[in-house]
Amino acid sequence: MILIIIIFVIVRRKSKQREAIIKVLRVPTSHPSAEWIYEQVKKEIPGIGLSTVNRNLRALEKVGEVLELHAFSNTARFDGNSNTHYHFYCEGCGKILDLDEPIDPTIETRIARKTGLKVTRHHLELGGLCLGCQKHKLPTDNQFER
Amino acid sequence: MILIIIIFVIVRRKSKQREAIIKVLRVPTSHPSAEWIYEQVKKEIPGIGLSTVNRNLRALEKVGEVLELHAFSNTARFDGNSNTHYHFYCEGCGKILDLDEPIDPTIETRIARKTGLKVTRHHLELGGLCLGCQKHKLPTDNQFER
DNA sequence: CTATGTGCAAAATTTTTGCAAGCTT
DNA sequence: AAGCTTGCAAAAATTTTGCACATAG
Repeated sequence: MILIIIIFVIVRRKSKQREAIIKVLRVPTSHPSAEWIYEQVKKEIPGIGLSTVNRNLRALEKVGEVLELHAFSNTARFDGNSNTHYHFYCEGCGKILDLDEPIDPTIETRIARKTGLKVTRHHLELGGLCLGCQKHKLPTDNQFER
Repeated sequence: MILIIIIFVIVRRKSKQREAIIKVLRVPTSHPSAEWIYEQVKKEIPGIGLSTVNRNLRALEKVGEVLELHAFSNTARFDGNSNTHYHFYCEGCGKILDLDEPIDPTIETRIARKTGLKVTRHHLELGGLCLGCQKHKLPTDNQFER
């Protein structure tokens, strides 16, 4: 409840479209794509556009009300080092840094034992601002180096 | 060296294109996009096509020689629960499950102190096969539920 | 009334696919 | 020779944007 109030303090106005989208997002254990949310909301508001869904998701994500999973950007990024290691993503400039944090080798088997899932990989991702972007306050330009 | 041999055991043939792509991927601390790799490789093989780069990245990723970062699929997925919690992605059917693994509240500050980075979020992602997909061996159809 | 939000259509991005030609073994 | 692999072009798939109209406060 408090959360919902906070949303509307930041995302200024309420619209039935936005409310319907949030309602879908509140379905527990749902991890939908924009398209899926769109399909659900259309049952309630047939005329809604997919771009409205996308716009609201971006807005809600920006105020931290929704997590966008597994997406540094909407471009795939690759790493030639396929050993498990952890990453830091700078939200300012898009740089990805390797962390030399020691990996926890027990986590995969521990969760596998607990849940029955077959776990074949794991990945820890931190997000924030790199040294350069903290200093300049404005994002540095570099996109893909380092 | 052994790794490279293994690649070619699985990705059958060698081509100068593939070798050039792998060479770019081997640049330490580089986390490039397909486009960036393409630009680099073009310096060596001007006629290469972007689709060749993409095809090779998929192939290398499939044999585990390259990590694709932060990408369950190439569609954005959202989570209405923005509290830090961890996820399991089933590579068979695309389901995403919440894990109730306790989060480590010290990790952000620990890494921030060690590196000077400003860390504002972290996310742990496990990958593997869900119960259904283990049983059927073939992926279940469901894409976005649960 | 005014600033936001919406729908629609077009544009932009990114990734995948079909196919003929070229290489690797 | 056989069959992977490539380049090119077209198609798909996804997300973003411009603009006129609608609506919340």
